[in-house]
Amino acid sequence: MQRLAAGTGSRQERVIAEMRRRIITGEAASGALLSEIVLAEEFGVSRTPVREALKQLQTEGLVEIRPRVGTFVAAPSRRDITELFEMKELLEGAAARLLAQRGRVREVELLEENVRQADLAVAADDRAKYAGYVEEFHGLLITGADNTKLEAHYRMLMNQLAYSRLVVTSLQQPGRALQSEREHHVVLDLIRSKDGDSAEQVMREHVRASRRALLAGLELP
Amino acid sequence: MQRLAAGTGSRQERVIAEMRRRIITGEAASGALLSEIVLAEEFGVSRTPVREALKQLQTEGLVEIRPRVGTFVAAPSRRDITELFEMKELLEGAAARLLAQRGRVREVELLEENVRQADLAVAADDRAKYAGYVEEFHGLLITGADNTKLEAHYRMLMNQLAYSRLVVTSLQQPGRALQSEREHHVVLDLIRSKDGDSAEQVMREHVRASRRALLAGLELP
DNA sequence: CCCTCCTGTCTTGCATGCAAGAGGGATGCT
DNA sequence: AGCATCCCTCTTGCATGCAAGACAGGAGGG
Repeated sequence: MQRLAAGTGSRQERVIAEMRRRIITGEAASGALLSEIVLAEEFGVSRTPVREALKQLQTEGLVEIRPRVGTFVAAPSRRDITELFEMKELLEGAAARLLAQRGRVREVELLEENVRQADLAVAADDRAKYAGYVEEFHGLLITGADNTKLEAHYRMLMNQLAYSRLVVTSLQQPGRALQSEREHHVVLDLIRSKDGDSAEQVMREHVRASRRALLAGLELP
Repeated sequence: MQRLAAGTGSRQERVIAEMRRRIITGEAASGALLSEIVLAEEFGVSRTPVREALKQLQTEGLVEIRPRVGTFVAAPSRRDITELFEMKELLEGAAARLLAQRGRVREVELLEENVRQADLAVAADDRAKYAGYVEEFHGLLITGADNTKLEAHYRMLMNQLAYSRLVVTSLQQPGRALQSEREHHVVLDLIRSKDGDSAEQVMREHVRASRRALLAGLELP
């Protein structure tokens, strides 16, 4: 069998990456059946690497394998979502604290540049662009905590939330973008002044606020 | 092929559970090679379920699979250990806060019983017994946070630390048991008085103290 | 003596075939 | 009509065979 396109690593890694992407973006609908054999044919590989890929996605919480029945895209319950936001608050708060403790590192400079650009996007009322900066802001915070375990587990949890898709929704709330950006400024200022305690506290409040904005935007539609 | 002993679930689940146990207890030495074929023969199954089990243990951070080379028991680096303790501090602190917010639930009663019994063990200078109560205390705290994601990720991280084995070591430090138990009392009191902020703060200090006691006990031997 | 290359053997990666459980739909009975 | 039951098909779970990369050790040349 020919080696197609040669996405970087092994066959199963390609399958993992692509399926993860599909689930996170919502291209694979929540609750949908993922048949090993269908995916195998689609990727041009045998069932084995597909199987192992799905198994890994299960431990990442993205799919649910019901033995002898089928593998399905995970459908987070209301409770799951609450828990995930609790974890988000917790981990991002801790990241803010850790970054503040590290002092003036590269990520702080990148955050400064981020809020500068984000300010412009808000002023121009360009929500799509601002959503991108929001994601970058949170990502930089996590990376800046300089703790690989924290980062790995954070990304795993946010994948379960399909968070990237949600950001846009929460910014639909009138005035949320402006408020959000103000909160980013406060957090960054506290980090720069090395006040880890306050940075953590404010970051937590920021996450709670963004969660409220999101849920408000999700209620009716 | 006969069905041996019939550990509850599928073959691979049995392999996962047993290998996880071996790694955590140290029965499988850090860095040791885990050959699929050897394990397969040992468990009386084919390579397939063994393979899938090892793959899952990899995503749990317990083994490292080097492609085309072999699968090895993970050997945490010094940095890994630092990161794991950071996560421990973070997650247990958050658990204390969440439990305090929940008010008077079953886990609080169990914690009260735990410190009562643990006090006796300390008074009798029975360190092995006290170590058991320490594990239970931390476990109850996590369970009491009532957040399944937090619990799952916490257990994953503590498995990487092989924490159960470490508790005993940290209690070797003279006076550590007494001090530790005092700290447990303070945390529990703060939880009972629903002071989440302080409970989190004190719990974090407790984790840091236990980490120091542990590292002090590990330096020389 | 030392360095290089080659080969044999170990490892995992993948393909494939078969078995067994779960579920749905058709069928026959009441 | 309504309901229980049987069977057929779909799914995954597991076993096995082959291929290919990695690494050690020995042979040969400098």
